[in-house]
Amino acid sequence: MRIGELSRRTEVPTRLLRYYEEQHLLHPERTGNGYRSYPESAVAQVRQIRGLLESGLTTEMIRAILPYLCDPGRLVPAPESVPPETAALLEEHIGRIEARIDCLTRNRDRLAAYLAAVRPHDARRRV
Amino acid sequence: MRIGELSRRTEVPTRLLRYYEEQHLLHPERTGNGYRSYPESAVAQVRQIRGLLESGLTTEMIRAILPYLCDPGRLVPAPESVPPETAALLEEHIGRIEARIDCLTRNRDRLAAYLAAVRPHDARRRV
DNA sequence: TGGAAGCTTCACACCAATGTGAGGGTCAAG
DNA sequence: CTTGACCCTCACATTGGTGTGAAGCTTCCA
Repeated sequence: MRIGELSRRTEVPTRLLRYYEEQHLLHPERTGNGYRSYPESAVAQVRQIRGLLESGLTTEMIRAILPYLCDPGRLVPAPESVPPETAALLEEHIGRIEARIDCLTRNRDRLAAYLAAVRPHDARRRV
Repeated sequence: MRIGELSRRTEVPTRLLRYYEEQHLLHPERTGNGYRSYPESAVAQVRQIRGLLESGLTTEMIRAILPYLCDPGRLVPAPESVPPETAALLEEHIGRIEARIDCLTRNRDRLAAYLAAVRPHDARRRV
């Protein structure tokens, strides 16, 4: 599929699809006329990338781990081929993500508690 | 305390402490000579800010919710003085935080699952 | 055959969060 | 009185992820 369709299906602007390619996160082929040609799997791939970016990984880190997460479920490179440093990196990042989750959860709870204190009537009044 | 000490205790460069002030996240007083003067509580405050920033909130959002997180336990703005629009806004922010928690959780699960698949031997082998 | 839609590259611009450094004031200790 | 550590403001630079637009080619369809 070409870049426009991929963009529509993933809701990611073409600009970013090209940027991800520049960052070596995507590797579309080229047709005779120079157009990018993406396989079907690119849709999932792009969603994966977006999710990771939104959870705070940099393109650099994503580049490091992406080859090992290609399609969810299937382990594309044999597990034993994953260099231990990459696994360590991954573990570290999981730790960071968990710290963030904790931080956000803590603060969400506080805000929720505050909100509940401010309007304890909502349950009954339901305006 | 002055900015240098706060910086040392929080490990946040002075540049950023000034930046946070510019963003209205911190409100140090000034001594006669123009130096910033922070209360003891600023240490916790700065840590709070860092945590939220690292979790992906913008200074703008932090500015919005920070007043309601000041010291946990005490309700800083009196509940009865909170106009309903503010409460609604707060609720929106809570929603955004939750969306972010979900995003992070999803990705953590994916990464963790992958990591587990890659090295299921760690428990036994413990190299 | 011509025009619209889609593709290409290139390049400048933006934003938030930071780094860095110049130029200068304050203050305590030697 | 000077030195060194600390503070001030101002301002330009950088980084990563994006937005946007120009200039030009390709493909498709009327």
